[in-house]
Amino acid sequence: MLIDKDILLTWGGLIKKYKKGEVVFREGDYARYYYQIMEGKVKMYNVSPSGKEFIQSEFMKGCSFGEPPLFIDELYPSGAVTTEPSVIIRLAKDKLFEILNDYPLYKDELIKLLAKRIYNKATTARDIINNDPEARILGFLNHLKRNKTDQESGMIEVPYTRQEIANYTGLRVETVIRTLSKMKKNGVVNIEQHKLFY
Amino acid sequence: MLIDKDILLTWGGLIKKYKKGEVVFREGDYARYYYQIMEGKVKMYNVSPSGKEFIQSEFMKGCSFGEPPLFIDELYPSGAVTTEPSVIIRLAKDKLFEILNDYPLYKDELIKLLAKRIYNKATTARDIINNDPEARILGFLNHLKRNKTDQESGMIEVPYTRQEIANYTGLRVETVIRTLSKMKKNGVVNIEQHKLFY
DNA sequence: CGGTTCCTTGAGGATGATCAACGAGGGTGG
DNA sequence: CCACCCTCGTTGATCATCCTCAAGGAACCG
Repeated sequence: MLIDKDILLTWGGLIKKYKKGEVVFREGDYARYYYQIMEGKVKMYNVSPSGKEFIQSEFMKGCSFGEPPLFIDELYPSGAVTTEPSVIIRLAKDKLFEILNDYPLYKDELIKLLAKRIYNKATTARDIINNDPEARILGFLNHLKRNKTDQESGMIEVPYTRQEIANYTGLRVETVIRTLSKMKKNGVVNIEQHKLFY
Repeated sequence: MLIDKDILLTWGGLIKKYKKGEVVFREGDYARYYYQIMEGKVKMYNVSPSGKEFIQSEFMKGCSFGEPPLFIDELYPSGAVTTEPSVIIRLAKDKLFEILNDYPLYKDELIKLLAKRIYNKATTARDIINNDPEARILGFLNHLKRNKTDQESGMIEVPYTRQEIANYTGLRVETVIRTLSKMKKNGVVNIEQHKLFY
């Protein structure tokens, strides 16, 4: 959780419910608001001219998203939609700046948050440039495990569809499927009844 | 320029000269220092197992670089080398935090800087996922033009070798060359005596 | 059950990577 | 001033592989 809910509400934050798959903002929109997820899940993504989707990142309960353009007066480089029924609190940009100035500790939080985002984007870019599909998928899977709160020793079930993995890695579904079964053969992942374990 | 030189020196900043091509830090190093360029140019990059280089970003005179891992206690996801003879001032991580607390205005600067980095990484990721080489190269060229201080109306000469463009876009030199000559045929770039204009 | 979403497989084609060779330019030292 | 070298640019032929298109099967849910 980045900013306290009550503070957001005091400064005029607005709570809104979203169905699954609703648009929060679109690529190219001007950035007016700060968004923080109270419940649900949001993905930021791009669609290429040829219709291929690329998922930039995904945000869960308690996370804020779409802040960078607020600070540099830019248009959103990606769109955002809910991937689950969600409750999101939204606050005007200027009010956010007031909160940051009144509670400077939040600035430290924000710096850490942005630093982590850059770090993640750098590593995923590194993994993707590698044209090798297996390396891309491994990059995605390792990223998942790193962000698991419960550091289970063994394998975890990967809660993503093949299509989603494709959209994260910039590959096609069929390539993901074929690469995964090769990886299973080599013992790096496990697949049981279509469920993927890593 | 992010932090004033005299402040950095007062807090124990150390000035060091680098030849062209010297390593500042390596991928996987633990992040101990804040770096700011007084003179010269630095690139951050990764090398894939197959030996292909990918340039994550490039930093000029007056810029700091490699900060994110400082704030989240992570190893460097990329290495940094000078691409010109350079003078770089370096400051221990803890001292940087002290400066940020003593001069909170720098925190605002830092937030903007990190926001801009995320924005750039998001747009380049978007451009690269598009497997189309022309789209990738256009993404790179547009990025260049956006960051030009002098907004010349006409074409600018692109100050990068074909190999560098390849390393920025994740393509191979030959592909860059062939794609560029196709783009010249279509009038989107110009090439004169091997010099590239956009 | 019936529908929807997801997974899987095969065949074929497109295209970027690879490998090899050569050309062009610029700088340096004799 | 020339010869050499080194970096950069260029081209062609071939290959590997991911994408594309098409079809069908499996799981899940109301």
